[in-house]
Amino acid sequence: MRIIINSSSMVPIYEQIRDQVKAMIRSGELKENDILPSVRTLSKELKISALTVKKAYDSLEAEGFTATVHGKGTYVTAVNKELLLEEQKKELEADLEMAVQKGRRYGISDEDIRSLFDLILEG
Amino acid sequence: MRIIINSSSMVPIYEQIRDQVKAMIRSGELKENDILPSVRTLSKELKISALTVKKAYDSLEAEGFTATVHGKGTYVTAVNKELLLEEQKKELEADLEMAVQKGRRYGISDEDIRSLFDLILEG
Amino acid sequence: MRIIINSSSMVPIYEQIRDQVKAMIRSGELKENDILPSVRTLSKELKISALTVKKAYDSLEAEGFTATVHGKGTYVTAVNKELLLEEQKKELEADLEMAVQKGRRYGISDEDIRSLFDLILEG
Amino acid sequence: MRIIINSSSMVPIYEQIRDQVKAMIRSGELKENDILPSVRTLSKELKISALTVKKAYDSLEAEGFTATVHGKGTYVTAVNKELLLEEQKKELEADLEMAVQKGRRYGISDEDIRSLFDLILEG
DNA sequence: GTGGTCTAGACCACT
DNA sequence: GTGGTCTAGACCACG
Repeated sequence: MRIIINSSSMVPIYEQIRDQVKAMIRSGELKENDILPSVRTLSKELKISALTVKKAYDSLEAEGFTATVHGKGTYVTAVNKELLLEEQKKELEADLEMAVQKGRRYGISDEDIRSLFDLILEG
Repeated sequence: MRIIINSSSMVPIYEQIRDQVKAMIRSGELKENDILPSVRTLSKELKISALTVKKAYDSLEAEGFTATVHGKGTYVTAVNKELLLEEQKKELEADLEMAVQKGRRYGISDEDIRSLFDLILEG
Repeated sequence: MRIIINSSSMVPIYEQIRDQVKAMIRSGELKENDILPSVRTLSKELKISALTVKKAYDSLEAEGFTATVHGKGTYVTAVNKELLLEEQKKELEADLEMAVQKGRRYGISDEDIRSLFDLILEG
Repeated sequence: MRIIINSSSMVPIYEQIRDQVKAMIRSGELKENDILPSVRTLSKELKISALTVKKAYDSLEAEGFTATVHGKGTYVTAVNKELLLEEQKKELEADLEMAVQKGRRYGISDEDIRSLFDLILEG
C-alpha cells in the first residue's frame, strides 16, 4: 500500500493517511475485507509514530470505512462508493468556493483566479 | 471601518481582520496616513479579545501595510498596490493548491476538479 | 466538575470520563454552552495524561455532545436528553442481558442471579 | 463436543471456549477422565488459530479443571462441582457489577436499573 | 491561557 | 504477531 506523507504540509499526517486510504477504497485499490497494514508496520514504513497511524485508523473506523478485530488487524468494510465520492466532492467544492470568495474579496478578477487555478492544475 | 467577523468560520479571526484591512487598502477605502481604530476600540466593537486585534495589527505591520506610533495609533503606510496584488495572488494560489491537493488525495480526477471549479466561478 | 476515575477498573479512563460527562449533560449539571474544564486542567486534577482527557473530549465531540473552539475551549452543545437517556438505557440493557445469559449458560438459577444482583445494587 | 464460537461477539474467543467447557463439566456432559479434542483438531473444526485453543486449554488447566498429559492429550480432572458453581457465580457477579457501575456512571437511577434487570430476567 | 498534533516508548489483552 | 490504552513531554496555532 502506497501512502505518501508530506510532513511539511499544514494538513495533519493522520488526515493525509485517512484521506489516501479513503481514496484507495473508492478507487477499488482496497476492497471489502482487505486488511490494512498493521499500525506498527505502517508507522515504521512511514517513519512516524504508531499513535499517528492509530489515529488515522480510528478515524476511518469512526466513519465506518473499516472495522478492527483485536489481535488480528484492521479490515475494509463494505462502502457505498457513490455516496463516498459525492461527500468528497462536496468537501472539495467547499474548499474551492472559500478560496474563490477570498480571491474576489481581494478584488482579483475571475480571469486571474482562473489563470492561477490553471497553473496549479497543470503545473 | 466595517469589519465583519464570522466566528463560526474555520478562518482565524485575526486573519479575517487582516484580510479585510488589506482589501480596504487596496480598494482605496483606506489611504496612506489614515488611522486604524485603536486595538481597544475595535476589540470592543467586535466583542473579541484585544489580543486578537493586536495580532491582526502586528501582522499588518510585519507585512509593511501599517506603522504604529507609540501612544498615537496605527497608521496606513504608503503601499505599492501592485506589490500587494501580487502578494494576495500568492495567498490565493496557496489556498487553491491546498484544495487541489486534497481533491487529488481523494482520487478525484483533474477533469472533475476543473468541473467543480468552473461551476463555482460561473455559478 | 466532579469526575471520578477508577484506574484499577477494566474500563478505559477516557471512557469513564466520557460517560460521566454524558451523564452530567443529561442530568442538567452541564447545560448548553457550558464550558468543560480545559484538557490540561482536568488532566492535572485527575493526575492523568492530557492526551487521555483529550481522547475523551474528542469522543464526546464525535458523538455531537460538545463543540471545540480552538484557543478557547470545549463547550456543551444542545442535546436531546430524552434520546440520550434511551440510548444509554439500551446500552445498559444489552450489558445486563449478556450477563444474565452467561449465568444461565452456567446453569445458575434465576433466583440466584437475582440474589447476586440485589447484593450488588444494595451493597 | 459442540463448541459454538461467535466471532462478532465482544467476548474473546478463548473465553467462549473455556466457559463452554466449564459448563459441560458442571452439567455432566464432560466427566472425569474424559479427553478433550486435541488443540489441532478443535482449531481446525472451529477454523481458528491453534494458539487460541491452546490458551483456552491452558486457562482450564490453570483453574484445575483439566490436566494435560504430554503426548496423549488433555483430560478432565475430578472437580468439586460446588466449588465450580461458586466460581461461576463470582464471575457473573463481576459482570453484573460492571453493568451496574456503568448505569450509575450514566446517571440512571437504581430503580431504573432494577426495572431493566427485571424485564430481562422475566422477559 | 486554550486546543491540535506528534513522538517514543511502555504495558496489556487477544490471536 | 496484532490492536488498545496510557504516559510525559514536545512544538505549533489561536485568543
